[in-house]
Amino acid sequence: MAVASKLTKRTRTGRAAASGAESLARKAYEQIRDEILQGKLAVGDILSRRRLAADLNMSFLPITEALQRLEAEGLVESRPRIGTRVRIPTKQDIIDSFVIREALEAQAARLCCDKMTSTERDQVARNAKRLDDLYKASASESEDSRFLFSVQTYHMQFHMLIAELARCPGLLRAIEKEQVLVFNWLYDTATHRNSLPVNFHSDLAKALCSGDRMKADEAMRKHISYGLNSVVESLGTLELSKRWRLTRGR
Amino acid sequence: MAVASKLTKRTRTGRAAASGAESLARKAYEQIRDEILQGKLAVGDILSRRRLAADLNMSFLPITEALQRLEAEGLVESRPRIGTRVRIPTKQDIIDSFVIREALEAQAARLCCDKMTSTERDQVARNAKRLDDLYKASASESEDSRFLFSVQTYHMQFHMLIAELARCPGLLRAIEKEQVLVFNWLYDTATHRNSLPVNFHSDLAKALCSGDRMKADEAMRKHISYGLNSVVESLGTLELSKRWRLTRGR
DNA sequence: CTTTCGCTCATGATATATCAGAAGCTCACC
DNA sequence: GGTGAGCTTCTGATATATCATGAGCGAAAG
Repeated sequence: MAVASKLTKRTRTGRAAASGAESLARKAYEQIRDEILQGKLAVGDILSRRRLAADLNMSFLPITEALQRLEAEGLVESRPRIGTRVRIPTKQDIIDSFVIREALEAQAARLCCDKMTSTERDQVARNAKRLDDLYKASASESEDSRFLFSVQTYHMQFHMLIAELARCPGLLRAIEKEQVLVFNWLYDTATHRNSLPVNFHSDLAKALCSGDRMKADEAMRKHISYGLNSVVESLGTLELSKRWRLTRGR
Repeated sequence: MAVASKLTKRTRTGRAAASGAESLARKAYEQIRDEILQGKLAVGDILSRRRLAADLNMSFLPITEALQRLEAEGLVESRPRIGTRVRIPTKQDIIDSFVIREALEAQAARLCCDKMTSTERDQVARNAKRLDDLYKASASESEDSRFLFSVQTYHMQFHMLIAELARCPGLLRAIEKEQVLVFNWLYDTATHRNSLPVNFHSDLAKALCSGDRMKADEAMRKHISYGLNSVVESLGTLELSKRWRLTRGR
């Protein structure tokens, strides 16, 4: 038996096993998270642990763990013995999120301004240019939602690139978390955002590469604040109800 | 020990009474968290879910939930089917934590600089003065650890006051989380920190009340960075091992 | 004496079962 | 017709049971 188990053991490398065989809870977490981020689960949708368990072919204990994690991250909210749903953010929540993003990303701007190599400066400048081109295209062309989605994703990756170049793993993780939050909340409203100033990202890149960390900090703050303003406006029309309605059937 | 806990086991009906009772998981979370923060559980200590369940008179499912939450917050770390222990931070972890604190608290400094009323300015100035006095006293007087602990707690409250005056709930929560992290990691090393510059906190308070948000930002960054430097030094001598040793007996 | 292999046992992960609370529906009652 | 007490059925919370895994110890081989 011991021999058999050794034989069936996956490639001695050990680390490889981790990526292949994840825990059920982790699988559930990633699945649900992705569905929320992709909009398959809309803001306010009810998440029944039992139904999810049935759908994903597991008991609802891993589901519970996944939902707890999502709740800690702010993507869902749950009330004891009542239910769990995709979180409906308050206006204040969104403002707060932008305040935190501004703080973290301005810090990242300072750090990467200090630490970037010349190769990396080029990379940032190039990505910024491409991003500006994409936005210009999205303003003039058709309203293809898949295209807008990919632009949005690309924009997020641009911010993550800057965070990465700060060479501070913890900061990167923190920024990623806030980015995900905002991305989820604003995905639909962001698709019809008004057009951005010309060279919006290229100017930011220039400040980041200027070598003056104060300038980098301030440029990043402007960049983020601009997003906040345009979002708060579109949010005014949304008028979300916060009542817990369980819509029994389905 | 285990015997005693069995003898004190409650009757079946002894579960939490209807009103005003928290969930078991939350109770477990707070209990364990407090024990870590108070140093009853040292860095690296093993946390057995079953033993904790026996000690706290509950099944180990609430314990599991509590530990998951603590893990998400970075206070403990666990490896699948091996064990859970109080987290041993890397040097990099600590540096990252300070980078994030600097970002968040500098943001708080800006905001409270803009928003404080004159009453609140007085309050900040007063607390800063008292804090400076306490540190002066702790430098000259005996090394009573309880006294040092209370100074440390007071210092934390000072920072939380500033965060609160920023009037941004999300930012307050984020700062609180990072504060707790650092407090846990550094509690013991912080007790024998070298003395601070004179008027360390009063100068900070003056900048915060100056009405110039840039000055406030920079003053806060200096304040936090100073802590980082003194901590990295004392950490060099600590040399923590990251091996997972489970010490079967006990 | 050192090294290696295999057994044992404690661990966290998961499944199943049961409990208490709350939302919504039904229908008698005003 | 409107209303509310009570039942039904969902929810999450918790308890108990079982499983695969890996650490650590000891015996056997060098």
